[in-house]
Amino acid sequence: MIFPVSGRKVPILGKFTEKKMHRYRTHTCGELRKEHVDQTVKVSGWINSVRDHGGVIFIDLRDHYGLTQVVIDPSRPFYKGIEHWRVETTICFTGNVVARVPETVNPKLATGDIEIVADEMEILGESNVIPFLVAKDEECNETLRLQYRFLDLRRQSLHSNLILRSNVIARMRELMVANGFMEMQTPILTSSSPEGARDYLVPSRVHPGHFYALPQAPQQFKQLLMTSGFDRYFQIAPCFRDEDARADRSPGEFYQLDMEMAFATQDDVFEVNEDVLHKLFTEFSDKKVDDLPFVRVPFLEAMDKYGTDKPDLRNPLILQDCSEIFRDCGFKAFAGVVASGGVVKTIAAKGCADRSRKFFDDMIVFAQSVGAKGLGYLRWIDGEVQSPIAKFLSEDEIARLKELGQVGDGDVMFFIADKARTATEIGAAVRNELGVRLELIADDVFRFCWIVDFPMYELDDEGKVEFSHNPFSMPQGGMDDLLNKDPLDILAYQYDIVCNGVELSSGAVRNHSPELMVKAFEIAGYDKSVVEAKFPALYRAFQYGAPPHAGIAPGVDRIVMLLANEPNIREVIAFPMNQKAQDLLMGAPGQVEHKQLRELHLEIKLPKKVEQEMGEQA
RNA sequence: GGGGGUGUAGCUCAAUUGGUUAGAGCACCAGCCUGUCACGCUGGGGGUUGCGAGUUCGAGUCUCGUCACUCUCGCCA
Repeated sequence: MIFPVSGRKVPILGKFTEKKMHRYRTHTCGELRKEHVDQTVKVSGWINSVRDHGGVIFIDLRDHYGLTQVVIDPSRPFYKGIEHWRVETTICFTGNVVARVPETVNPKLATGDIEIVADEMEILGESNVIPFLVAKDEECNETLRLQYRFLDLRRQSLHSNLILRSNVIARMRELMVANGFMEMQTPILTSSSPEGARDYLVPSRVHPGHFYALPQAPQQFKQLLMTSGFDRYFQIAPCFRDEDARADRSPGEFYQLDMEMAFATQDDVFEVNEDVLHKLFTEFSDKKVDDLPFVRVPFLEAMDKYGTDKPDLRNPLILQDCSEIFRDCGFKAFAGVVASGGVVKTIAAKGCADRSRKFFDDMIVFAQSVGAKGLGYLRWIDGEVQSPIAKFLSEDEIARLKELGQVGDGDVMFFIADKARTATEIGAAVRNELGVRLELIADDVFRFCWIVDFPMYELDDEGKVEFSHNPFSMPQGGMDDLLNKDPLDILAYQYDIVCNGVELSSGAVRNHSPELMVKAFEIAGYDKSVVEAKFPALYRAFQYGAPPHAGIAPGVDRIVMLLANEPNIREVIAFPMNQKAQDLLMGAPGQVEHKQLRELHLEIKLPKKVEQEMGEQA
């Protein structure tokens, strides 16, 4: 579309240049300028707006490329030819391009120097009264938008988001090819993967009782391509996962810039991705992008300082541990937590001591809403420490806190006391909330970081050792670590790339050794037969000379979402599903004919509740 | 499955402490208007306040249930 969107560079539009007299158009609605004056032209598009002066009628005609004003004089035969000049009707005009007199030039339009005086008119497709305004990007009921997605997509905001998406993907391909990658396709109908999210299943007609699964990612295929000697693979890969929606997670399907590199180290993967991401974010946004190389933060440090493995580095606040200072203090609530093995985390926030009582009360309410028992704080005002808990603390304890937080007059320290894991989670949430409420988060920058050195294993709820990420990752110390280290201390060559607190992707150096694979699974409680049964292709392929390889798969939708400055991923997807994974336009998922079920050897057994409801309807 | 928010005209929203016939802008319909560009002016139609109960003399407003949308926890190798 023609309109610049603030905070984003104007997308580059494709060129349409048809100059011969054509059935529908000689020019687009974004194309005509002063140099076209006196030419006879034909344009087609949608009626964006109508200004009927009783005599002369002005119509703004809109297409993909822009807006052009068409003038209809009362003397024209078609002046009264149609009953309504209804917006969103598609229509074709033939006429002369004339220069507008200086007073009537419209500087807001690229075509504002000229207008077309219509000689002929043809209605191409009449529009009913539209359910919401297309010409105006105002908030609108989400259900309605999804039901009339074809109209929603005509609107400036969505339309330009999808142009941006197309341009970003085109550039991705260029950059990947320039980095020596080749694009390949992998199957959509494949086998169910044993771990990960829930699969979408497709029943087989030929093999009763057997199912295909849609790939959650082309993970195993790309590793197989590495063993097949393709050196650098990429794909704009559709991924299907049956998981519940979030603002940054569309249900059902999404796209990854999937890539894998043979004979590659972690640093090789970082180098390629830094090149691609830095160029994409620099070229498609006006925001400042971190210089290369991006910061690398070990997982444990990230958890320690930010309480999360996807920190928003725009937020300058950090968590600090101050358990020892409170261990023997007079504030029994905190001392008690430390005595029972918990921790006290603090966040030092500068310059907010003069905030209102309501600010601090609201922060406590927020902390409680994310599971905190409370939120302590100390305020330094006019050389005094003010706080409900100050009277329980000695001067020495307060001095040590002041030293830890590097705070002084006008500053505040917040405290969260809980079991380590809970305090970390709450700390992360409080850190974010403080960042927002204190307006510490710059909105004109993209801050990237790599999170590295993820643990290979973690304990599940029942205290059993399990893979903490994917089982294909290479343990950092190889067989030596697997044999000799406490599993929970083993690190993996596993990494995430994070931008402004959004996890763009996980990746890893893969475990390409059958022996290491068997041992790694053994530690997680699976014997060799499980590896053979669950990953037959990879396990077999790795017996025949597998190259060391590594990869990653940044989320395309999330990248575009960040570039488009959209808070919701639906705004960068042409036909998204709603939160309940329904396509309201196409009516998916839907019921199918009995014949289809019979062919697939399927019978439907509904949950009791659904069965009752359907009975009531019938 | 759990928690929060929202639900009033086709759309976006308003409606004081529970109190008259639920209003406005846009859209729609009719009329007027020859230089507007979100044209303007006059008039009109359009509402089971998501749905169902309850409290009350009286409910858009309070309570409970339910449905829808959304954010979120769980889930997401």
